[in-house]
Amino acid sequence: MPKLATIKQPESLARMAYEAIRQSILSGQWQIGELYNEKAIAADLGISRTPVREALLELASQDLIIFMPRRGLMLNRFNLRDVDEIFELRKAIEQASVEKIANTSPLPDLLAIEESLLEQRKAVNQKDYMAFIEADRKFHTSFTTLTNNSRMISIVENIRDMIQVMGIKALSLEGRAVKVIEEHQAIFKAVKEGHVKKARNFMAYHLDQSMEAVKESEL
Amino acid sequence: MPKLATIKQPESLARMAYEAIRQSILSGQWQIGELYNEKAIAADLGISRTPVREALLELASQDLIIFMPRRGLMLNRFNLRDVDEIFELRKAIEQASVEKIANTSPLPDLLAIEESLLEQRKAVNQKDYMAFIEADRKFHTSFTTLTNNSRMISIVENIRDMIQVMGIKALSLEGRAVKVIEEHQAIFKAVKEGHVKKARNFMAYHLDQSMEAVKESEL
DNA sequence: TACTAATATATTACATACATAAAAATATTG
DNA sequence: CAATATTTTTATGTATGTAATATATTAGTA
Repeated sequence: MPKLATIKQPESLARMAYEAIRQSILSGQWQIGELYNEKAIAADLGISRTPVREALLELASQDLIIFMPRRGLMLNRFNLRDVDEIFELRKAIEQASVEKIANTSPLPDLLAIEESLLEQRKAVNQKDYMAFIEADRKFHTSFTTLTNNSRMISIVENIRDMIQVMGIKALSLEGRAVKVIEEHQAIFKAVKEGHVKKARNFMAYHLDQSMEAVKESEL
Repeated sequence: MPKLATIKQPESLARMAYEAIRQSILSGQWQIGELYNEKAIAADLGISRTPVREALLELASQDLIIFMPRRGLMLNRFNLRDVDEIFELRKAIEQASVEKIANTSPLPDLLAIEESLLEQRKAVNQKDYMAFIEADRKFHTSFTTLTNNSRMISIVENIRDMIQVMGIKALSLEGRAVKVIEEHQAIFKAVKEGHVKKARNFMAYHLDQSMEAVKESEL
């Protein structure tokens, strides 16, 4: 019998193409509504179409792009229902995360979260909204990371990607950032003090508010 | 600007290959620990390696198989940690589902669930364990389906697939089936009567028990 | 001009070819 | 014979070729 599984080497061209394309999408280089094609991307990356296609298939399975048969590819255009679905899923997982963390995590583990709160405040003071988005992402992924559940981590990462594709603006609406920090603070406090029910409720409230912000900013 | 997205046509060879391979895995035709290869599968399906590879990449992204670089493919071998992760995720989503259903669904919508309960009893009486597994799957997916959340549905479907790959046996352990039905009954009753908290708790209990059954039967 | 039919173009979806790495088989050497 | 080096085999990972199809363009006609 063969021995233990090795993972598909991360230095494969397909993997590299995936990372490169994902980054170019997340950094806002892809225009919504615009058609793209495998050949141009492959030429751009200096590789053949095959690994590019594999990367695109993965991005499509993550709902970031969609294949238009015989036409090309485009960024996924999320509608109101998509937003509802995505935030409902997000709520289920992030509530479960804070519940678990509030129950089990020792204080030192919560340092990364407290750190991200500082970064959020600093970013708002300096009006550096890219930094704010990053710190916000760190706040949320810190909880998931503490669950030590790789599947939940991946899903939350993917959700963040989708929200970023929906439009970075929503997260950085002037007035919203300040409220976000207050909401985060409430969640963090409840978790730190082990108040499970409160932590769940604050997270629910926060995600509901965020969803509204997304819906208002676009769509 | 291009018009609305069409979805990658489901009659593509890659799609067909995906369905065919997934079915052959779920029906127990793949041996755990055995190496498979793209060429043989392609020959078997009478198509080229390309669409087969795309199908396999999707199955790998769903954690059903793993690529062993330059060696071939095998069924994923789940360990205890995987089981913990999968059931934790499953609990988060299925609890959220019953919560939503208990809050919002009108009685007629619950018919599919009640129906599956009947099928479960019938299957146990007839000692038809394949039928039982099917009815069990229907019970759980009915809740997710009622959420109308395509993302949560996909995740739960994928989780069922993974559990099936872990070994069909766990679900059909002689004594377990009877208890499963009791647990299902308790969940259903709570949902029907709109007892949100109870529904969540019964679902949690049921999934914990199921996880133990899986762990005991293998690994 | 407005509308339809024919043709051209672009791009995939799939097939095939090739290069390379890992394993297995074989040969070689002390 | 045991251990190591070499060759062969096998399967992937990547590149390239090809036919089909969705759309755009052009030509033709009332």
